[in-house]
Amino acid sequence: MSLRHALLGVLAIREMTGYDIKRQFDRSLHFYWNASDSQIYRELRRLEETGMVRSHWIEQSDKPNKRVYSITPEGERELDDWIRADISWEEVHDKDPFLLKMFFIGRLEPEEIRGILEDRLRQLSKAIEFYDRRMVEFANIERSRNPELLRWQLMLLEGVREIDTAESNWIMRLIRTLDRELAAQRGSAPGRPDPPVDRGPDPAA
Amino acid sequence: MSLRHALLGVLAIREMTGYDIKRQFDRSLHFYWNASDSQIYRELRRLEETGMVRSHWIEQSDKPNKRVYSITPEGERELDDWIRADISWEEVHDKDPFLLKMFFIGRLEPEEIRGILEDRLRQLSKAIEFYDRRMVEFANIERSRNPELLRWQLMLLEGVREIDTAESNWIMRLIRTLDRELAAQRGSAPGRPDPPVDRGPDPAA
DNA sequence: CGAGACATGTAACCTGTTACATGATTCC
DNA sequence: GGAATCATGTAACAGGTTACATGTCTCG
Repeated sequence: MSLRHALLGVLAIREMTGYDIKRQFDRSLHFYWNASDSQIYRELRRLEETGMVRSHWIEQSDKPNKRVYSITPEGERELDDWIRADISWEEVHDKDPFLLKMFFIGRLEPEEIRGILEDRLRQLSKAIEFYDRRMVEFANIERSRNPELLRWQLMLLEGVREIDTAESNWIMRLIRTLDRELAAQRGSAPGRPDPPVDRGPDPAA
Repeated sequence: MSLRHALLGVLAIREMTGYDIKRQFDRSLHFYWNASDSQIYRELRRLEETGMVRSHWIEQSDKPNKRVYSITPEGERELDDWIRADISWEEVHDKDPFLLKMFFIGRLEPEEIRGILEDRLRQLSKAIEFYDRRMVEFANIERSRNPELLRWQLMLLEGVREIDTAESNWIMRLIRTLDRELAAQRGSAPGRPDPPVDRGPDPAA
Protein backbone atom coordinates (compact mmCIF):
# COMPACT_ATOMS: atom_id res chain seq x y z
CA MET A 1 0.00 0.00 0.00
CA SER A 2 1.93 2.99 -1.27
CA LEU A 3 -0.86 5.45 -2.00
CA ARG A 4 -0.62 6.78 1.53
CA HIS A 5 3.10 7.35 1.02
CA ALA A 6 2.59 9.02 -2.31
CA LEU A 7 0.14 11.39 -0.61
CA LEU A 8 2.52 12.07 2.28
CA GLY A 9 5.29 12.66 -0.24
CA VAL A 10 3.48 15.37 -2.16
CA LEU A 11 2.16 16.99 1.01
CA ALA A 12 5.76 17.18 2.25
CA ILE A 13 6.50 19.45 -0.72
CA ARG A 14 3.70 21.86 0.18
CA GLU A 15 0.20 21.86 1.62
CA MET A 16 -2.49 20.99 -0.89
CA THR A 17 -6.15 20.15 -1.42
CA GLY A 18 -7.26 16.76 -2.69
CA TYR A 19 -7.83 18.39 -6.03
CA ASP A 20 -4.28 19.80 -6.14
CA ILE A 21 -2.90 16.37 -5.31
CA LYS A 22 -4.83 14.81 -8.15
CA ARG A 23 -3.36 17.38 -10.55
CA GLN A 24 0.14 16.80 -9.19
CA PHE A 25 -0.29 13.06 -9.72
CA ASP A 26 -1.47 13.52 -13.29
CA ARG A 27 1.27 15.95 -14.14
CA SER A 28 4.40 14.46 -12.65
CA LEU A 29 3.68 11.15 -10.96
CA HIS A 30 1.41 9.28 -13.31
CA PHE A 31 4.24 7.13 -14.66
CA TYR A 32 5.09 5.82 -11.22
CA TRP A 33 1.71 5.91 -9.51
CA ASN A 34 -1.88 6.93 -10.11
CA ALA A 35 -5.09 7.17 -8.16
CA SER A 36 -8.69 8.20 -8.71
CA ASP A 37 -10.09 11.29 -6.95
CA SER A 38 -12.40 9.27 -4.76
CA GLN A 39 -9.51 7.16 -3.58
CA ILE A 40 -7.44 10.24 -2.78
CA TYR A 41 -10.21 11.86 -0.73
CA ARG A 42 -10.88 8.66 1.16
CA GLU A 43 -7.22 8.06 1.94
CA LEU A 44 -6.69 11.67 3.06
CA ARG A 45 -9.44 11.28 5.63
CA ARG A 46 -7.85 8.08 6.87
CA LEU A 47 -4.45 9.75 7.11
CA GLU A 48 -6.04 12.50 9.16
CA GLU A 49 -7.61 9.96 11.55
CA THR A 50 -4.19 8.45 12.18
CA GLY A 51 -2.58 11.86 12.67
CA MET A 52 -0.32 11.77 9.62
CA VAL A 53 -1.88 14.90 8.13
CA ARG A 54 -4.19 17.66 9.33
CA SER A 55 -6.58 19.91 7.44
CA HIS A 56 -8.51 23.15 7.63
CA TRP A 57 -11.25 24.66 5.49
CA ILE A 58 -10.66 27.72 3.38
CA GLU A 59 -13.73 29.68 2.34
CA GLN A 60 -13.66 31.13 -1.12
CA SER A 61 -16.26 33.44 -2.65
CA ASP A 62 -15.44 32.98 -6.33
CA LYS A 63 -14.64 29.26 -6.23
CA PRO A 64 -15.97 26.37 -4.13
CA ASN A 65 -14.63 26.16 -0.58
CA LYS A 66 -11.73 23.84 -0.11
CA ARG A 67 -10.03 21.69 2.50
CA VAL A 68 -6.28 22.15 2.62
CA TYR A 69 -4.15 19.29 3.94
CA SER A 70 -0.68 19.54 5.44
CA ILE A 71 1.70 16.88 6.72
CA THR A 72 2.44 16.47 10.45
CA PRO A 73 5.81 15.51 11.98
CA GLU A 74 4.48 11.95 12.45
CA GLY A 75 3.56 11.92 8.78
CA GLU A 76 7.08 12.96 7.80
CA ARG A 77 8.56 10.22 9.97
CA GLU A 78 6.26 7.64 8.39
CA LEU A 79 7.20 8.88 4.92
CA ASP A 80 10.94 8.69 5.51
CA ASP A 81 10.66 5.24 7.08
CA TRP A 82 8.88 4.04 3.98
CA ILE A 83 11.52 5.52 1.66
CA ARG A 84 14.22 3.73 3.67
CA ALA A 85 12.41 0.38 3.85
CA ASP A 86 13.63 -2.01 1.22
CA ILE A 87 11.80 -3.77 -1.54
CA SER A 88 12.51 -7.47 -2.00
CA TRP A 89 14.36 -8.49 -5.13
CA GLU A 90 11.43 -10.58 -6.30
CA GLU A 91 9.36 -7.44 -6.67
CA VAL A 92 11.68 -5.68 -9.13
CA HIS A 93 8.94 -5.69 -11.75
CA ASP A 94 5.90 -6.58 -9.63
CA LYS A 95 2.79 -6.62 -11.79
CA ASP A 96 3.35 -5.58 -15.35
CA PRO A 97 0.51 -6.19 -17.83
CA PHE A 98 2.75 -5.80 -20.86
CA LEU A 99 5.33 -8.33 -19.69
CA LEU A 100 2.47 -10.67 -18.81
CA LYS A 101 1.14 -10.31 -22.35
CA MET A 102 4.55 -11.03 -23.78
CA PHE A 103 4.62 -14.23 -21.76
CA PHE A 104 1.64 -15.50 -23.74
CA ILE A 105 2.15 -13.70 -27.04
CA GLY A 106 3.45 -16.81 -28.81
CA ARG A 107 -0.21 -17.90 -29.06
CA LEU A 108 -0.85 -15.38 -31.84
CA GLU A 109 0.14 -15.29 -35.50
CA PRO A 110 3.40 -13.50 -36.41
CA GLU A 111 1.53 -10.69 -38.22
CA GLU A 112 -0.53 -9.95 -35.13
CA ILE A 113 2.50 -10.10 -32.88
CA ARG A 114 4.20 -7.59 -35.15
CA GLY A 115 1.30 -5.16 -34.75
CA ILE A 116 1.37 -5.43 -30.98
CA LEU A 117 5.11 -4.84 -30.86
CA GLU A 118 4.78 -1.79 -33.08
CA ASP A 119 2.08 -0.38 -30.81
CA ARG A 120 4.32 -0.84 -27.84
CA LEU A 121 7.16 0.89 -29.65
CA ARG A 122 4.93 3.86 -30.43
CA GLN A 123 3.85 4.09 -26.81
CA LEU A 124 7.42 3.97 -25.58
CA SER A 125 8.30 6.75 -28.02
CA LYS A 126 5.47 8.88 -26.68
CA ALA A 127 6.62 8.26 -23.12
CA ILE A 128 10.18 9.22 -24.04
CA GLU A 129 8.97 12.42 -25.70
CA PHE A 130 7.09 13.18 -22.52
CA TYR A 131 10.22 12.70 -20.38
CA ASP A 132 12.16 14.99 -22.70
CA ARG A 133 9.55 17.71 -22.41
CA ARG A 134 9.55 17.40 -18.62
CA MET A 135 13.34 17.62 -18.53
CA VAL A 136 13.21 20.90 -20.42
CA GLU A 137 10.60 22.20 -17.97
CA PHE A 138 12.85 21.23 -15.09
CA ALA A 139 15.75 23.18 -16.52
CA ASN A 140 13.52 26.26 -16.39
CA ILE A 141 11.87 25.81 -12.98
CA GLU A 142 14.93 24.59 -11.05
CA ARG A 143 16.49 26.71 -8.24
CA SER A 144 13.19 27.14 -6.32
CA ARG A 145 12.63 25.58 -2.91
CA ASN A 146 13.43 21.85 -2.66
CA PRO A 147 16.46 21.93 -4.94
CA GLU A 148 17.59 18.46 -3.80
CA LEU A 149 14.20 16.91 -4.43
CA LEU A 150 14.04 18.41 -7.91
CA ARG A 151 17.57 17.31 -8.72
CA TRP A 152 16.69 13.68 -7.96
CA GLN A 153 13.43 13.94 -9.85
CA LEU A 154 15.41 15.05 -12.89
CA MET A 155 17.76 12.10 -12.49
CA LEU A 156 14.71 9.86 -12.24
CA LEU A 157 13.49 11.17 -15.58
CA GLU A 158 16.88 10.35 -17.09
CA GLY A 159 16.59 6.88 -15.60
CA VAL A 160 13.16 6.00 -16.92
CA ARG A 161 14.27 7.38 -20.26
CA GLU A 162 17.17 4.96 -20.33
CA ILE A 163 15.00 2.09 -19.19
CA ASP A 164 12.38 2.75 -21.85
CA THR A 165 15.08 3.17 -24.48
CA ALA A 166 16.46 -0.25 -23.57
CA GLU A 167 12.99 -1.74 -23.94
CA SER A 168 12.58 0.00 -27.31
CA ASN A 169 15.85 -1.45 -28.56
CA TRP A 170 14.78 -4.92 -27.52
CA ILE A 171 11.41 -4.57 -29.25
CA MET A 172 13.00 -3.22 -32.42
CA ARG A 173 15.25 -6.27 -32.47
CA LEU A 174 12.22 -8.56 -32.10
CA ILE A 175 10.47 -6.82 -35.00
CA ARG A 176 13.51 -7.21 -37.22
CA THR A 177 13.72 -10.90 -36.36
CA LEU A 178 10.03 -11.34 -37.14
CA ASP A 179 10.36 -9.53 -40.45
CA ARG A 180 13.24 -11.71 -41.51
CA GLU A 181 11.19 -14.81 -40.77
CA LEU A 182 8.09 -13.49 -42.50
CA ALA A 183 10.16 -12.62 -45.58
CA ALA A 184 11.77 -16.07 -45.60
CA GLN A 185 8.34 -17.74 -45.28
CA ARG A 186 6.84 -16.13 -48.34
CA GLY A 187 10.14 -16.47 -50.21
CA SER A 188 10.52 -12.91 -51.51
CA ALA A 189 6.81 -12.76 -52.42
CA PRO A 190 4.81 -9.48 -52.72
CA GLY A 191 3.77 -7.41 -49.70
CA ARG A 192 6.06 -5.24 -47.62
CA PRO A 193 9.25 -4.46 -49.55
CA ASP A 194 11.54 -4.00 -46.54
CA PRO A 195 11.30 -3.54 -42.76
CA PRO A 196 10.09 0.05 -42.15
CA VAL A 197 11.52 -0.31 -38.58
CA ASP A 198 9.17 2.44 -37.29
CA ARG A 199 11.79 4.97 -36.19
CA GLY A 200 12.05 4.53 -32.47
CA PRO A 201 13.34 7.13 -30.05
CA ASP A 202 16.82 8.34 -30.90
CA PRO A 203 19.24 6.73 -28.45
CA ALA A 204 21.12 10.00 -27.92
CA ALA A 205 19.95 11.72 -24.73
CA MET B 1 -7.84 -6.85 -13.92
CA SER B 2 -5.31 -9.21 -15.46
CA LEU B 3 -5.34 -12.08 -12.97
CA ARG B 4 -8.15 -13.76 -14.91
CA HIS B 5 -6.05 -13.50 -18.05
CA ALA B 6 -2.95 -14.82 -16.36
CA LEU B 7 -5.03 -17.82 -15.23
CA LEU B 8 -6.47 -18.35 -18.70
CA GLY B 9 -2.97 -18.07 -20.13
CA VAL B 10 -1.50 -20.84 -18.01
CA LEU B 11 -4.56 -23.07 -18.45
CA ALA B 12 -4.13 -22.67 -22.21
CA ILE B 13 -0.74 -24.37 -21.85
CA ARG B 14 -2.25 -27.41 -20.10
CA GLU B 15 -4.97 -28.25 -17.60
CA MET B 16 -4.02 -27.67 -14.00
CA THR B 17 -5.21 -27.53 -10.42
CA GLY B 18 -5.20 -24.28 -8.46
CA TYR B 19 -2.14 -25.58 -6.68
CA ASP B 20 -0.32 -26.24 -9.96
CA ILE B 21 -1.13 -22.73 -11.11
CA LYS B 22 0.28 -21.25 -7.94
CA ARG B 23 3.52 -23.16 -8.53
CA GLN B 24 3.64 -22.07 -12.15
CA PHE B 25 3.23 -18.45 -11.06
CA ASP B 26 5.99 -18.73 -8.49
CA ARG B 27 8.34 -20.43 -10.87
CA SER B 28 8.03 -18.54 -14.11
CA LEU B 29 5.60 -15.65 -13.78
CA HIS B 30 6.42 -14.00 -10.51
CA PHE B 31 8.37 -11.19 -12.16
CA TYR B 32 5.39 -10.17 -14.24
CA TRP B 33 2.50 -11.15 -12.01
CA ASN B 34 1.75 -12.79 -8.69
CA ALA B 35 -1.26 -13.89 -6.69
CA SER B 36 -2.06 -15.55 -3.40
CA ASP B 37 -3.62 -19.02 -3.33
CA SER B 38 -6.93 -17.79 -1.99
CA GLN B 39 -7.18 -15.27 -4.79
CA ILE B 40 -6.43 -17.94 -7.39
CA TYR B 41 -9.08 -20.32 -6.04
CA ARG B 42 -11.68 -17.57 -5.87
CA GLU B 43 -10.95 -16.35 -9.39
CA LEU B 44 -11.04 -19.89 -10.81
CA ARG B 45 -14.54 -20.37 -9.44
CA ARG B 46 -15.64 -17.10 -11.02
CA LEU B 47 -14.08 -18.06 -14.34
CA GLU B 48 -16.04 -21.30 -14.17
CA GLU B 49 -19.29 -19.42 -13.49
CA THR B 50 -18.75 -17.34 -16.62
CA GLY B 51 -17.86 -20.40 -18.70
CA MET B 52 -14.24 -19.51 -19.37
CA VAL B 53 -12.96 -22.67 -17.73
CA ARG B 54 -14.43 -25.96 -16.55
CA SER B 55 -13.32 -28.39 -13.88
CA HIS B 56 -13.67 -31.95 -12.66
CA TRP B 57 -12.61 -33.71 -9.49
CA ILE B 58 -9.93 -36.33 -9.48
CA GLU B 59 -9.89 -38.72 -6.54
CA GLN B 60 -6.51 -39.75 -5.25
CA SER B 61 -5.79 -42.32 -2.57
CA ASP B 62 -2.28 -41.30 -1.60
CA LYS B 63 -2.74 -37.52 -1.88
CA PRO B 64 -5.71 -35.19 -1.27
CA ASN B 65 -8.35 -35.14 -4.02
CA LYS B 66 -7.98 -32.37 -6.49
CA ARG B 67 -10.02 -30.24 -8.87
CA VAL B 68 -8.48 -29.96 -12.32
CA TYR B 69 -9.33 -26.91 -14.43
CA SER B 70 -9.17 -26.63 -18.20
CA ILE B 71 -9.85 -23.73 -20.55
CA THR B 72 -12.94 -23.62 -22.79
CA PRO B 73 -13.10 -22.20 -26.34
CA GLU B 74 -14.74 -19.05 -24.91
CA GLY B 75 -11.86 -18.77 -22.48
CA GLU B 76 -9.35 -18.97 -25.31
CA ARG B 77 -11.19 -16.28 -27.22
CA GLU B 78 -11.24 -14.02 -24.16
CA LEU B 79 -7.52 -14.64 -23.62
CA ASP B 80 -6.54 -13.79 -27.18
CA ASP B 81 -8.72 -10.67 -27.19
CA TRP B 82 -6.93 -9.49 -24.09
CA ILE B 83 -3.49 -10.13 -25.60
CA ARG B 84 -4.52 -8.11 -28.66
CA ALA B 85 -6.08 -5.23 -26.72
CA ASP B 86 -3.70 -2.37 -26.35
CA ILE B 87 -2.35 -0.68 -23.29
CA SER B 88 -2.38 3.12 -23.25
CA TRP B 89 0.99 4.85 -23.41
CA GLU B 90 0.41 6.45 -20.03
CA GLU B 91 0.51 3.02 -18.42
CA VAL B 92 3.99 2.08 -19.62
CA HIS B 93 5.20 1.85 -16.03
CA ASP B 94 1.90 1.84 -14.14
CA LYS B 95 2.51 1.57 -10.40
CA ASP B 96 6.12 1.12 -9.48
CA PRO B 97 7.04 1.48 -5.79
CA PHE B 98 10.75 1.92 -6.50
CA LEU B 99 10.26 4.74 -9.01
CA LEU B 100 7.83 6.34 -6.57
CA LYS B 101 10.50 6.19 -3.88
CA MET B 102 13.04 7.74 -6.20
CA PHE B 103 10.62 10.62 -6.75
CA PHE B 104 10.91 11.50 -3.08
CA ILE B 105 14.42 10.26 -2.31
CA GLY B 106 15.91 13.78 -2.29
CA ARG B 107 14.41 14.14 1.20
CA LEU B 108 17.11 11.89 2.67
CA GLU B 109 20.80 12.48 3.41
CA PRO B 110 23.30 11.48 0.67
CA GLU B 111 24.69 8.60 2.78
CA GLU B 112 21.23 7.10 3.17
CA ILE B 113 20.46 7.54 -0.50
CA ARG B 114 23.68 5.72 -1.33
CA GLY B 115 22.61 2.75 0.77
CA ILE B 116 19.22 2.56 -0.91
CA LEU B 117 20.78 2.70 -4.37
CA GLU B 118 23.22 -0.06 -3.47
CA ASP B 119 20.37 -2.25 -2.24
CA ARG B 120 18.56 -1.73 -5.49
CA LEU B 121 21.66 -2.62 -7.43
CA ARG B 122 22.04 -5.85 -5.47
CA GLN B 123 18.41 -6.74 -6.13
CA LEU B 124 18.76 -6.07 -9.82
CA SER B 125 21.84 -8.30 -9.88
CA LYS B 126 19.91 -11.10 -8.23
CA ALA B 127 17.08 -10.70 -10.73
CA ILE B 128 19.56 -10.82 -13.62
CA GLU B 129 21.17 -13.96 -12.22
CA PHE B 130 17.71 -15.48 -12.04
CA TYR B 131 17.00 -14.66 -15.70
CA ASP B 132 20.32 -16.22 -16.69
CA ARG B 133 19.53 -19.41 -14.82
CA ARG B 134 16.08 -19.58 -16.44
CA MET B 135 17.60 -19.05 -19.88
CA VAL B 136 19.88 -22.03 -19.35
CA GLU B 137 16.88 -24.12 -18.27
CA PHE B 138 15.06 -23.08 -21.43
CA ALA B 139 17.92 -24.23 -23.62
CA ASN B 140 17.49 -27.69 -22.07
CA ILE B 141 13.68 -27.98 -22.07
CA GLU B 142 13.00 -26.43 -25.48
CA ARG B 143 11.53 -28.50 -28.37
CA SER B 144 8.54 -29.80 -26.31
CA ARG B 145 4.94 -28.86 -27.11
CA ASN B 146 4.34 -25.11 -27.47
CA PRO B 147 7.63 -24.32 -29.18
CA GLU B 148 6.40 -20.85 -30.24
CA LEU B 149 5.25 -19.93 -26.74
CA LEU B 150 8.59 -21.00 -25.26
CA ARG B 151 10.53 -19.13 -27.91
CA TRP B 152 8.78 -15.88 -27.02
CA GLN B 153 9.19 -16.53 -23.34
CA LEU B 154 12.92 -16.85 -23.88
CA MET B 155 12.96 -13.56 -25.79
CA LEU B 156 11.03 -12.03 -22.89
CA LEU B 157 13.76 -13.12 -20.51
CA GLU B 158 16.34 -11.47 -22.76
CA GLY B 159 14.21 -8.33 -22.73
CA VAL B 160 13.81 -7.99 -18.98
CA ARG B 161 17.51 -8.70 -18.67
CA GLU B 162 18.29 -5.77 -20.94
CA ILE B 163 15.81 -3.54 -19.14
CA ASP B 164 17.24 -4.38 -15.74
CA THR B 165 20.77 -3.92 -17.04
CA ALA B 166 19.85 -0.43 -18.25
CA GLU B 167 18.46 0.37 -14.80
CA SER B 168 21.62 -0.98 -13.18
CA ASN B 169 23.80 1.24 -15.35
CA TRP B 170 21.75 4.27 -14.43
CA ILE B 171 21.97 3.48 -10.71
CA MET B 172 25.72 2.87 -10.91
CA ARG B 173 26.09 6.29 -12.50
CA LEU B 174 24.06 7.86 -9.69
CA ILE B 175 26.27 6.19 -7.08
CA ARG B 176 29.43 7.44 -8.77
CA THR B 177 28.02 10.98 -8.86
CA LEU B 178 27.09 10.76 -5.18
CA ASP B 179 30.54 9.49 -4.25
CA ARG B 180 32.25 12.31 -6.08
CA GLU B 181 30.12 14.82 -4.20
CA LEU B 182 30.65 13.14 -0.85
CA ALA B 183 34.39 13.11 -1.45
CA ALA B 184 34.38 16.78 -2.45
CA GLN B 185 32.36 17.68 0.65
CA ARG B 186 34.78 16.23 3.12
CA GLY B 187 37.71 17.49 1.04
CA SER B 188 39.78 14.33 0.80
CA ALA B 189 39.05 13.54 4.46
CA PRO B 190 39.27 9.98 5.95
CA GLY B 191 36.58 7.32 5.34
CA ARG B 192 36.12 5.38 2.13
CA PRO B 193 39.24 5.56 -0.03
CA ASP B 194 37.55 5.20 -3.41
CA PRO B 195 34.17 4.20 -4.92
CA PRO B 196 33.90 0.38 -4.56
CA VAL B 197 31.23 0.54 -7.32
CA ASP B 198 29.62 -2.74 -6.15
CA ARG B 199 30.24 -4.86 -9.27
CA GLY B 200 26.96 -4.81 -11.13
CA PRO B 201 25.84 -7.42 -13.61
CA ASP B 202 28.24 -7.78 -16.50
CA PRO B 203 26.69 -6.01 -19.52
CA ALA B 204 27.62 -8.88 -21.84
CA ALA B 205 24.64 -11.17 -22.42
C1' DC C 1 -24.77 28.48 -24.58
C1' DG C 2 -21.64 24.83 -23.75
C1' DA C 3 -17.17 23.17 -22.19
C1' DG C 4 -13.82 23.02 -18.83
C1' DA C 5 -11.65 24.28 -14.45
C1' DC C 6 -12.49 24.18 -9.63
C1' DA C 7 -13.89 21.38 -5.63
C1' DT C 8 -15.66 17.46 -2.62
C1' DG C 9 -17.68 13.63 -1.86
C1' DT C 10 -20.98 8.80 -1.55
C1' DA C 11 -22.22 4.02 -2.93
C1' DA C 12 -21.48 -0.14 -4.97
C1' DC C 13 -18.50 -3.16 -6.47
C1' DC C 14 -14.23 -5.62 -7.65
C1' DT C 15 -9.37 -6.96 -6.58
C1' DG C 16 -5.85 -8.27 -3.43
C1' DT C 17 -3.88 -9.61 1.24
C1' DT C 18 -3.67 -12.05 5.61
C1' DA C 19 -5.01 -15.17 8.88
C1' DC C 20 -7.12 -19.34 9.80
C1' DA C 21 -8.68 -24.33 9.10
C1' DT C 22 -7.90 -29.15 7.68
C1' DG C 23 -5.39 -33.36 6.93
C1' DA C 24 -2.56 -37.15 4.72
C1' DT C 25 2.05 -38.49 3.11
C1' DT C 26 6.96 -38.23 2.59
C1' DC C 27 11.54 -37.13 3.73
C1' DC C 28 15.17 -35.96 7.05
C1' DG D 1 9.17 -35.90 15.81
C1' DG D 2 9.00 -31.99 12.64
C1' DA D 3 9.08 -29.81 8.24
C1' DA D 4 7.81 -29.85 3.49
C1' DT D 5 4.66 -31.16 -0.21
C1' DC D 6 0.15 -31.77 -1.82
C1' DA D 7 -4.50 -29.76 -1.88
C1' DT D 8 -8.66 -26.65 -1.15
C1' DG D 9 -10.91 -23.47 0.82
C1' DT D 10 -13.47 -19.45 4.21
C1' DA D 11 -13.66 -14.91 6.50
C1' DA D 12 -12.40 -10.41 7.29
C1' DC D 13 -10.39 -6.58 5.77
C1' DA D 14 -7.76 -3.21 2.84
C1' DG D 15 -6.96 -1.18 -1.59
C1' DG D 16 -8.70 0.36 -6.07
C1' DT D 17 -12.30 1.43 -9.80
C1' DT D 18 -16.56 3.31 -11.70
C1' DA D 19 -20.66 5.66 -11.65
C1' DC D 20 -23.18 9.17 -9.75
C1' DA D 21 -24.25 13.77 -7.43
C1' DT D 22 -23.70 18.78 -6.88
C1' DG D 23 -22.71 23.55 -7.99
C1' DT D 24 -20.17 28.04 -9.44
C1' DC D 25 -17.25 30.70 -12.39
C1' DT D 26 -14.82 31.72 -16.64
C1' DC D 27 -13.72 31.67 -21.34
C1' DG D 28 -14.65 31.13 -26.13
